[in-house]
Amino acid sequence: MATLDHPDLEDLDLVTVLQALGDPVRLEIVRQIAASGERACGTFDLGISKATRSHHLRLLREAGVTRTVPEGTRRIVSLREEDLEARFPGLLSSVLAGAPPVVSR
Amino acid sequence: MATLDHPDLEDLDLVTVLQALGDPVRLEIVRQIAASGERACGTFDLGISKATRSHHLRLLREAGVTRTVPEGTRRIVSLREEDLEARFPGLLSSVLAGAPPVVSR
DNA sequence: CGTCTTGTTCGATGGTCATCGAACGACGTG
DNA sequence: CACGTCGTTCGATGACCATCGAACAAGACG
Repeated sequence: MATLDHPDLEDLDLVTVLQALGDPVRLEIVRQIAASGERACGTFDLGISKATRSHHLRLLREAGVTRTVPEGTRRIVSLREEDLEARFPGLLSSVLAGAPPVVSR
Repeated sequence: MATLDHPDLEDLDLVTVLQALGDPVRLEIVRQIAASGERACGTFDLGISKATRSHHLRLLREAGVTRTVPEGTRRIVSLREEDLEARFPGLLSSVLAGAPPVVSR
């Protein structure tokens, strides 16, 4: 079972992280993960297509914001909270505090 | 002397702020302002043209990250530190802590 | 194996963004 | 007023981004 590529902690780049978070869809993904600890790809309530969801999840993983682990046919996504806190203390918590839940569609 | 438009504190939007900060040029602008408190437009050391500088400064102002005040022929730019702290506590300070100064060109 | 489920990638599309030179506008000064 | 300084806007350009349907890939199961 292959693992997916994730950047090392010291390779996390602030601009890349901010770019990844500076999108309403990706911010909502991060919020929904934070609310439940981890999520399978198919459990996000986003109102976008599977292809677009894959696109955004890949950007979050490549920016180092999330960790994705294959589990059978599913992919489990979690936040790299400790890595992000170590690298940019306070960033993730202040972003999550500032991101209100999206009103249900 | 006309003042420039700035969004009200309660209109500051997290995604817009993150998008504004998620660019190496704009992040460097914010860092240089933070280092000196305020700056005139012409005093930034950025390595880009005047037109591009105006473009980026307008985005930062419209996102509510900076305040721009005309002073004669010059425009003085400062960070809306208190507004940003009130609206997104800890965001600006963690971004500034995570943004190393750009190596001199 | 064949089928189903989950998720990714491809390629296309339309829109957005960062860049700049040239031209313009506002202010200050003599 | 004319000129100089500072900064903005216009329009063009090339690159990038978000979107999706269709096709594909991997794992699980019978």
